[in-house]
Amino acid sequence: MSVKALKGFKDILPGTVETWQRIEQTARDIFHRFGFFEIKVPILEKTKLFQRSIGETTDIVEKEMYTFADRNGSSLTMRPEGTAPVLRAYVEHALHVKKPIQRLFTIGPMFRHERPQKGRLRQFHQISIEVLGTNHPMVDAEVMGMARLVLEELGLSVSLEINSLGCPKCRPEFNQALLDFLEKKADKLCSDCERRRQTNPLRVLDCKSQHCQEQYENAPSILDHLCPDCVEHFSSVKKNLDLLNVPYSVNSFMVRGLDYYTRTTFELLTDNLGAQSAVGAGGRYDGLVKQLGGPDVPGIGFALGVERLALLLQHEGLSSEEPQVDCFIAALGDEALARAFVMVNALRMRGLRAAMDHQGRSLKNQMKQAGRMKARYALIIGDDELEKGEGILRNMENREQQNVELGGDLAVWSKMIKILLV
RNA sequence: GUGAGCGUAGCUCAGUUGGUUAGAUCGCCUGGUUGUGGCCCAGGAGGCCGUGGGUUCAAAUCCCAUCGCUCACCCCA
Repeated sequence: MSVKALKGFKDILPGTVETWQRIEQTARDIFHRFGFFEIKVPILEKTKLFQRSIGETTDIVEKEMYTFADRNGSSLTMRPEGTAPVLRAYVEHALHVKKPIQRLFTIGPMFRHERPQKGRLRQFHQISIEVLGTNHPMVDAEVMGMARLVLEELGLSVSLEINSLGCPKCRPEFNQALLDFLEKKADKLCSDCERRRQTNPLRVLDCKSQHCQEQYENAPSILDHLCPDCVEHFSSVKKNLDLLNVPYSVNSFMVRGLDYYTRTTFELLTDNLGAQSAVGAGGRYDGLVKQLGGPDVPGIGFALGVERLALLLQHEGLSSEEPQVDCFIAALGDEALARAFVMVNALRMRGLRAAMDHQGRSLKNQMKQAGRMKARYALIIGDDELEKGEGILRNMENREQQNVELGGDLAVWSKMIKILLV
């Protein structure tokens, strides 16, 4: 049996890579417009970084991380998300000193040991952004609008759901109110919710069971328990979304799987991905930088799932795949082949995409290859052409042919070809 | 971790009351055109029918085990 890729680890093959490139290019372009700069951070970090940021009792840290001992015994973890490493770099290099407000984005693989399914892999890729140094509600709205714009420019439509999770002042009070409420319902809940009631009470509100949802109709809402500051912040976020004409709906049941979130949280949802509805999600994390040993500055960020975006584009028939060749040189005979060899090279050095055959195929088959590669032009050279010093340049689209000088100086010649092909 | 479905050519899939040499489409290669692609026609290559065991005169087909993939739960991008 030959060796195969690991479960949940996928090869991105030619034909699909083009879609990925379009996704990344679109995101980069938009982020630049919004004043973001790219940062690249390591895939491996000390395990402690994620324990501190994501939260010791979250599912991610408890059972999904690729954690192992380094050769010297220290515990390392392959990053399960992007925010912690970026913040670590921000703190380590004191980026807040260089510029009080940092707008950063990064693109790369993440690793979580989950059971793979549609839109979920063990190695998956995120495009993520962070804004550090401001808690201005305009930034929240700006960032959500930017996420939406990426999807829009890709040709995708999604819905935006937002919520506020409060802050360390108001959340404990809500937590208690929720616990009290759930206690009364204790015997009416499904086994999942009963378990969640113990481990992560917020999660029960997200339960998919119809029966449970009925129980939660009168559950306390986080939005009714926000402190005045958080109320003000949230309503300002909504107002600013309106100013930008960004459509959204409030979902007070929305929760996040990472402990560090505060105040604004949001998800970009689709119903075309099977069980995975979120193509992007994020929120505010005002205490996290300080928690990681940095200055006490607020932050907000989001991540887009590249695989999920690619699936959506494929689903919408928007995937792009178009390898092209500008000029295919079909040669017959050894002398012509050698000539073609240097001509192809000359064209490539002048910025054209050129190709030729190396299998010793017949002219017919070489033309077939050219057609298959979607070559725009084919240049035919054989003994006759060499003798006359003229090749036949065929427009593959309209079949028109013209004779072209094969010339002596290849630089001049390829420049001439380049002009002909435009 | 739990549950369900599926493993036959590079891809998508036919093929069971068990019965000769396992098929099709697309793709790939060659030819029809001594030197011109797409359409058409002809030919060809490519399979331990996931793996191991069992039942049988006979297994892609029935049984058991195992591995793999997929989807869903949980959780998440």
